[in-house]
Amino acid sequence: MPEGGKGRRGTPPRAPLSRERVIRAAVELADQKGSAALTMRAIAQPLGVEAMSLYHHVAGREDILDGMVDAVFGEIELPAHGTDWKSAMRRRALSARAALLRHPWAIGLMDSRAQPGPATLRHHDAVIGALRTGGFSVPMTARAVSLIDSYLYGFVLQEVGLPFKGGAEQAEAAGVLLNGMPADAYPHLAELAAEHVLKPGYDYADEFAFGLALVLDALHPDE
Amino acid sequence: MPEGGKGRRGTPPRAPLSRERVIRAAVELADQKGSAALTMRAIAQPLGVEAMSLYHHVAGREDILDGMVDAVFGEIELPAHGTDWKSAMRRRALSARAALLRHPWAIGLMDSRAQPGPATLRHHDAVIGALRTGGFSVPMTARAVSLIDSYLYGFVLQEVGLPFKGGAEQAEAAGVLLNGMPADAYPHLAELAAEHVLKPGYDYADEFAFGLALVLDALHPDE
DNA sequence: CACGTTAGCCTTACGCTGTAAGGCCGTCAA
DNA sequence: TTGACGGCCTTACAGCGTAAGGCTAACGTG
Repeated sequence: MPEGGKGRRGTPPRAPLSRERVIRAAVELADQKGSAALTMRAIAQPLGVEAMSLYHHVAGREDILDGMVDAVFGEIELPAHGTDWKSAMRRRALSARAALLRHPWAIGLMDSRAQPGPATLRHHDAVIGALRTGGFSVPMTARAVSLIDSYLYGFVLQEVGLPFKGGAEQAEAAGVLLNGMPADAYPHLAELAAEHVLKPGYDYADEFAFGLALVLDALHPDE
Repeated sequence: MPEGGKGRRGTPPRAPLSRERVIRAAVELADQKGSAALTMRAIAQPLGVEAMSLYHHVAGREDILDGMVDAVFGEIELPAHGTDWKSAMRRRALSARAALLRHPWAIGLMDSRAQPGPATLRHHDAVIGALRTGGFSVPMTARAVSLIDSYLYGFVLQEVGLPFKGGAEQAEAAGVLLNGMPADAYPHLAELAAEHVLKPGYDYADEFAFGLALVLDALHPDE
């Protein structure tokens, strides 16, 4: 019954596994089936391999999750040298949000991953470097990074938690939610929904640019 | 062997379960042992009950997690009527951060919980109400809530993800991390660590007030 | 009193999970 | 030819969430 074990008896060699290939397979699986589907057996199957074989290339499930988060950081565009710090930060934030939305499971993994990988470290180093080059002092850089990243991660955290994707689906979901409520139990929430969020053109994603611009305009180099 | 089933044969009646008691037990368990310890069997044990008995009061594990998140929202101080919107938002943000740090598992649950509970809805309604009363238009309120909450959740997300609690432990952990690195692979990160984060008086938690003040000062009523 | 109903808890069982331990095969070095 | 080794597989185990159904004690009603 190990029909997938064709590489063993008939000797048609199979591309050997590697930590990279395992993590890439896990990322693809999570993208398609969600992070709940990330079992060792499910990760192994598309690789044509049994679950236990993964342990020859990764330390365990936690190690795979670490690698997945690092892979997402690797997709984020690093702040470019030579441009002003504000444009660089904006581009980086937009790129980061795009990566986190491409892999919606990533933000949920971030709070449980303590050891940052090389792509993550390179990413943070580049962000810090862009601010330092832009004239920020060391303490002010720490504040700026904390502020920008907090906003970025928090926004995406809320965004992926929403039970809809935007547009009509959004209006429908919010409408259903409000209909199930006591008529005026949450009047301000109801007002906001009826007069703004449920209106045709509204998309929560647009709020990101507003907050980002506000944050970046409020930050300045020097002390 | 069902020694815990003493309420059945000897008839010393036992306080009956309820959704509230189940969720409270789950919160206490998560506070003490972490969210990974949240198994149905482990939640049931301190209640003197078997795992399956929980299903008479909650719909399943997911329902318990929903209730836990709502319970945390219930601990957050609502913005007071009568004070200016900025003070109200500051107090609310500080209270929310405190609640999320008292229950570090909560932020990690937020991205997977779609259906908000009553305490959560009441909370959001009060926040929106405070801003509306403070003179914010409906669209501006939506932006302000998004911005403040994004910063709040994002900051806490990073804070609980840190592998230390602040103070000496912080310096030690960061030092270990940097020592394991190629000497100058991440020069800006190293500079920030050496000259700022590793210095005695530094505590990442202090950055929260800076960002919060900056965000609140950059927001204004009206369009 | 006796009765049927019901609430509340328990038992058993199933298909999952991550992973420890060890086996087997094909290739390569000597 | 022999031995070692890398790479994958098999088996097994404890623990998971929960479906299905059973038991007991208490209650409403005659």
